[in-house]
Amino acid sequence: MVAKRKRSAETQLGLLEAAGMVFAEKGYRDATVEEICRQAHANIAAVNYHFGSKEKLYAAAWRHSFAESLRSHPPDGGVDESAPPEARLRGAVTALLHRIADEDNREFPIAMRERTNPTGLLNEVMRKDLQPQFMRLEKPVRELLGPVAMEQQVRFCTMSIISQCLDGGMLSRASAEKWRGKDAPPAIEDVDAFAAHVLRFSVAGIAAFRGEGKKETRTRSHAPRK
Amino acid sequence: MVAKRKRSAETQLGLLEAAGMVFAEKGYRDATVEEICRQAHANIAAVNYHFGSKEKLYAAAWRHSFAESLRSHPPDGGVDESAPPEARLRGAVTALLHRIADEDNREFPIAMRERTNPTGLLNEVMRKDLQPQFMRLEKPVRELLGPVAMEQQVRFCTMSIISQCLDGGMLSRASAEKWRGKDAPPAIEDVDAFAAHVLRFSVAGIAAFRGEGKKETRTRSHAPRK
Amino acid sequence: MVAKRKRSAETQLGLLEAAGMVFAEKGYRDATVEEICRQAHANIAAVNYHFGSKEKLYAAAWRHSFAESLRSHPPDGGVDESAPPEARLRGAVTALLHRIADEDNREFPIAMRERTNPTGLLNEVMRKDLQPQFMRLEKPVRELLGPVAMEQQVRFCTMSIISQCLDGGMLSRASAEKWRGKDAPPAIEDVDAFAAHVLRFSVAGIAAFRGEGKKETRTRSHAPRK
Amino acid sequence: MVAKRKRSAETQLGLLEAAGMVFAEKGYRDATVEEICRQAHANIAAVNYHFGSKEKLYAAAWRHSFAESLRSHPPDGGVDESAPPEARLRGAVTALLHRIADEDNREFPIAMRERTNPTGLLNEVMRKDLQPQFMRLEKPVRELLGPVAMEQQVRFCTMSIISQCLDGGMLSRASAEKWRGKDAPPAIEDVDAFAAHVLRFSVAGIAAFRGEGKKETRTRSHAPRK
DNA sequence: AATGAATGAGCCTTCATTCAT
DNA sequence: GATGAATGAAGGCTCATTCAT
Repeated sequence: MVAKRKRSAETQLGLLEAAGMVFAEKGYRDATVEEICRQAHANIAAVNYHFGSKEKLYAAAWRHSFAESLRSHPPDGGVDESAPPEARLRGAVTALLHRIADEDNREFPIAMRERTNPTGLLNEVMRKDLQPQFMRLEKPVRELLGPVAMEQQVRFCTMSIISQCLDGGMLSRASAEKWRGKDAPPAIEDVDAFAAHVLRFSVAGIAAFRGEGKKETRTRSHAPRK
Repeated sequence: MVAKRKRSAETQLGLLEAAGMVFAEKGYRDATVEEICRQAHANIAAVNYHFGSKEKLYAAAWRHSFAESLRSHPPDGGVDESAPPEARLRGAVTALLHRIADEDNREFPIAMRERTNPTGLLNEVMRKDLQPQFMRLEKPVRELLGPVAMEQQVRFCTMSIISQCLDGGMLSRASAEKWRGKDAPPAIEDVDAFAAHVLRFSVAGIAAFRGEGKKETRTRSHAPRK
Repeated sequence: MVAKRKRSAETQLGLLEAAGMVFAEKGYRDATVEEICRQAHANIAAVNYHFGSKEKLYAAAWRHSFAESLRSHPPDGGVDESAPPEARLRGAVTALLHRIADEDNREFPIAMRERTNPTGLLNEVMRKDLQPQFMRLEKPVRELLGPVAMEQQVRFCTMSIISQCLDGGMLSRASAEKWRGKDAPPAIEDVDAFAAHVLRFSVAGIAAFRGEGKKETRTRSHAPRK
Repeated sequence: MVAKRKRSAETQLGLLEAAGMVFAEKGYRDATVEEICRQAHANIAAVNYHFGSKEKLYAAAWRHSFAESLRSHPPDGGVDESAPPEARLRGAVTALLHRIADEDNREFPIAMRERTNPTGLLNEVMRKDLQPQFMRLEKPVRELLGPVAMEQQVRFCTMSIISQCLDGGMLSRASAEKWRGKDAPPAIEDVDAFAAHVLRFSVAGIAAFRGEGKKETRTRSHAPRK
């Protein structure tokens, strides 16, 4: 009885991992239940038996991969919460980039596909799990911008950083050769070097907006006083 | 005779436009020949008659959309070639962002899908047509970095800019609501405001690297000194 | 006007020749109107315009090829009607085999296909044109068998000869390599040698039945003796 | 488990038999998967599920029919290996003709179609399975020709016999009425009578070549002695 | 008279899901 | 509980024929 339950759990895990790989490689539509089951050494009916449908397996597989990926790459990058904002930003960006560049990370390709090829099946779970991770970056950005920062500035600067990470991370993956060409030189060989670039570029970018924001108005209204 | 040729051209154009819309909305795999033909008020066999296959129509539709899109948004943004680098960068970034944000642009969604969900069918044509457009940014970036700039710096800075444009542009499109949520506030309401942000952010980012690069060169240029 | 009529006739002839080739090579089903028209440098609608349908073109093409083939290889093999039966048989067999082995003969492959893959479209015309050619052999065979020969003997012996010619002729054609293997040695290199074999084999075969037949006749002729 | 396997085997067998009938009657091209499945009381997808494709079913069906046919008509015709060559020839010819004339034999029509309408799909399997059956005739023919027989004589004589069997057998089948005409008298009513004819005709034909062959040279060199 | 565009019926195949053990 | 056979809807493509000029 217990053995059976264990075996069932093993099958489910195998399906999750296989699904992660196949969905990451082929996308939802081109992935076939048959291939997933084959890779998981499971029966063709196993997906529907254990997960109800291909759609549900898809969501479950993403959640599974995401959790695993976060575990492998703690999102603070090992930088303490109390460190100065730039250090925390460095930790977050480095962690994010390494997480993305990790070829074992099945979650990222799937999530990126959802942005351009949305199935809509992960909307809920991505908003709940993934969004907060991105929002982590907002805090140090806001601190770097200074207390007068407008919300839009914070948002835009954060977006600028995230965009660089997502896009750059994608280019660093082996799968990018599918459209960049098999013999194209890797766009990014050294993830750490690229992380350093993003950080320096972005810190300078943020600095360009520092001290200028909603309070400026107030400041200006004081200015005449001088 | 002439009338026939004209009618054929009209049918082909209709198919190209319909294909652009459907491929942009659904992606290659989920788009069906039947829907494209229906939208083009053409027979189900029209695609194979005029283009040979769904695959060939796909490539033709992208090329068509791309050309149309470039025509609507000249990639120099109206800035003269002789203007200072920052102005040319502004022109290019603004043009790119407006091109991307243009809801009539079917080319961008298709191209973005290719990056994450590569069919491989556009590789050749994208490398030939799209790549050069991105490379246009390299020149002003290099000038802003100064003569000692290392190639990697140029590449990384250009990538940073492009990433912001692509990702930001994507967020500004109505289709983004599919995964951001129907009631989510638009990430970017004003494309011009975002373009201004990207420009300021990036010019400052580039400036952070200025004058620092191939030190040998610099050293050598100083060497004659006394 | 006359020029037009001439051009029309040329197109029809071109279609007939092209159809002969394509039907001979691919069979009725696998031959496409499009390929025939292409080979004939004619419009895709030409078949239906000039012949009404693919089916009618098929029959017309066979008739055309058959007439041409008979013209190239007179069925008496140049042996005079008044020659002894064996000589006439030699003439007929040699002519038939050469006609069959002639790679320009499109009629034979088509006719052979009809025997195993009947479309039924040539039944009438084959019965009228082709059958009589085969029947030519019956006369010398009957003479060789002698006056007492039973009809079945005549038929069977004639069949034996025709079978050897048809089957052997088929093997001697280049197209036989399609199923015999590309590197298989040609089954029959020298048509004349094979013709000689068939003749000798068959004359001896016929001789085995000579003088033995309708016993009633023989009995009757003996009866008076008693 | 066992029940499932059995049911699968039954479905496959049904498909094989139905395919044999339909392919034999219509040929590969005109046979439709839909009709085969209908006749087998199977789903339209059954062919691809069990055999992978129409092509593979075709080959499997031929192999199946061939095996069944050989089982029904042992190719030695019940004549012992040690019997004199003429008896063995009689056994082989009779068996072959009965096998061919058997209206349940689906293999023969398919194989004959391949000779004139080659799909190429059976080349391999026919060369492996069918060829050897024909080659069985060579041995007694060679013995009848005597030790001095040239290879070409053996081949030609064997061909002559096979041609008579194949062609005659074809004429004896009901399907021949498709092109001979529905009201045409059967070309061959009595298979045994025809077999007797072929045998007598051919034995006499072979005898015409006996003792004349490669060794003839040697014989001739002795001749002057007389 | 002759053409080239267009049509629609039909075919093979794929695949997520269901059914019967 | 778990499996493997079976299903049916749907998709892309082919091709002889028709239509409009």
